Amino acid sequence: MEKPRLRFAPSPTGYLHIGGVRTALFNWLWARHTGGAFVLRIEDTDQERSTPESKQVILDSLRWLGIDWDEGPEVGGEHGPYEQMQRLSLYAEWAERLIAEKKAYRCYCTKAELDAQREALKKADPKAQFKYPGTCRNRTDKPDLPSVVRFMTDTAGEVVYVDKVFGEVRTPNKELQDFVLVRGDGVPLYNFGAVVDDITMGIGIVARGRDHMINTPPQILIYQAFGAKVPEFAHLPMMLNQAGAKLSKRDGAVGVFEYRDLGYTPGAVLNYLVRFGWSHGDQEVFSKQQLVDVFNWEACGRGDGKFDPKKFASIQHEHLKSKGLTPDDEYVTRVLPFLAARGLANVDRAMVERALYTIRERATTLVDAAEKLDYYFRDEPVMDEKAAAKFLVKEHAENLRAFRDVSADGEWTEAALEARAVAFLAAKSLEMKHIAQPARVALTGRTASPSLYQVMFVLGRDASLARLDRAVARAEKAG
RNA sequence: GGCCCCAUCGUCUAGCGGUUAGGACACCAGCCUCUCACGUUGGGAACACGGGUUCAAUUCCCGUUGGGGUCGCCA
Repeated sequence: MEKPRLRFAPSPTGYLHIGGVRTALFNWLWARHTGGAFVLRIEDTDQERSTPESKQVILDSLRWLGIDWDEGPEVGGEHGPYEQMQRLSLYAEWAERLIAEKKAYRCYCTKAELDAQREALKKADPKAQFKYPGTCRNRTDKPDLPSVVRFMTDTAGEVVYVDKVFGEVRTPNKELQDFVLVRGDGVPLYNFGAVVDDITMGIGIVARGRDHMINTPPQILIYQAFGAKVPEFAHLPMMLNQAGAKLSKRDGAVGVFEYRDLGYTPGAVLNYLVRFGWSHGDQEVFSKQQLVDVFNWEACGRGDGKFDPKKFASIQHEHLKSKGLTPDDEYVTRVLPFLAARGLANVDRAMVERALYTIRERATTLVDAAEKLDYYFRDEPVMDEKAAAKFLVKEHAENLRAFRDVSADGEWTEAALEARAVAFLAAKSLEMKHIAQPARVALTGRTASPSLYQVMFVLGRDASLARLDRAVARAEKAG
């Protein structure tokens, strides 16, 4: 079987939306699964909205996610250029071919005229559908006026294709019209540019959001007009917000980098997004490599899905919990910037790595992780005064001092610390709960933390004893 | 409104004619426990409705309802 070539073709009109990531991901997964190629193409023909900054954000977002492209901007390839505004002459040439073969024609109707016709029809019959009436279809003159190129759509027949996700889709040609291929200024419209590029770039499978389904029939007509092989199409169900509408900025974070800044990791983002419209039995958690291994179109569903931040967070939690999904080294690298954001720059990498196992099961995001790592990296923990007022008080001072002394008296390992504490408690007929919270507040400045022995071990003897000493002093002074 | 698509717990989903309709998130209760988590046990929670087809429909067909998409010289 021929290795399939797939593509992701975003328009650089803003940040990379997570819906776009899902589309990119499915294409990328299939390319990697099959050993095919993944092409990135920038569709910048909307000159009003496209910006170089957006293009850069999209490239950076994909790189952050680990979705790499075999051909495209900044990596090149034999089918380039990969930005549509650099391919204008190609579109002009291909459009002329269609005109010469009477499969397309120049239309001199102005936008104003068309708008007026649309308005008039709407007034006469609000329910009617405006379609270009074919005014310029048979014009033979060539006035020196601005013109667009329109496709000459045969009103007979129907377009049929078998979607890899939705199955057979049929559209009668009479539902279509003489749509515009190329603007007056020579810049192609989406349907034309995409098809010409997909043909010349050898794209064999086009996977995109279901909102593009409406474009497929006219695109197939263009393929046929060129005598080109029609690719396979796979439309993906929509990702909606919790209200069931299209996901937008109003629904909270939708840009990839917003999630990066929220402390999400690429693997978790991809894991959450892949479950929109795709499943693998009961499995919820996947590594990127597993996804590449098991992804297929057959397991794609058709129903739209609603974005669930809670589930997303839980997937992120799973990824941070598992060393297999987020190895220590990667975890440290990723959490460092978040520690820096808390004023903890230049912390010891090895120390972070040592502390990791104490928070693995507790941290949901990297922001969360940095927060939970905080007290390991300060001379004195940031004290929760409410907690201090409750636990660092006279009534606990004696036990706290005793706990400090017994801890100090021997080997500084988790097991040894625990053994001495247990023996001490037994001798005093005390229970751990009598000293745990004061000690916790002393060591961490807060009422919730990993096991005291773990904290003390990671902190080390000197820092731990210093904190306990200070707490004892404070407790004795307090009421 | 025309055209297109969709329809299993609140959410993501498994199911591909015969199941006590499964899992995950979220929620509730218990256990574990030095706190927080983790883990674990259990619980509530779904086949939109109506017709067919069939010995048998969540599953196949049709309709209804509901939802979504799209109707540009945007992509």
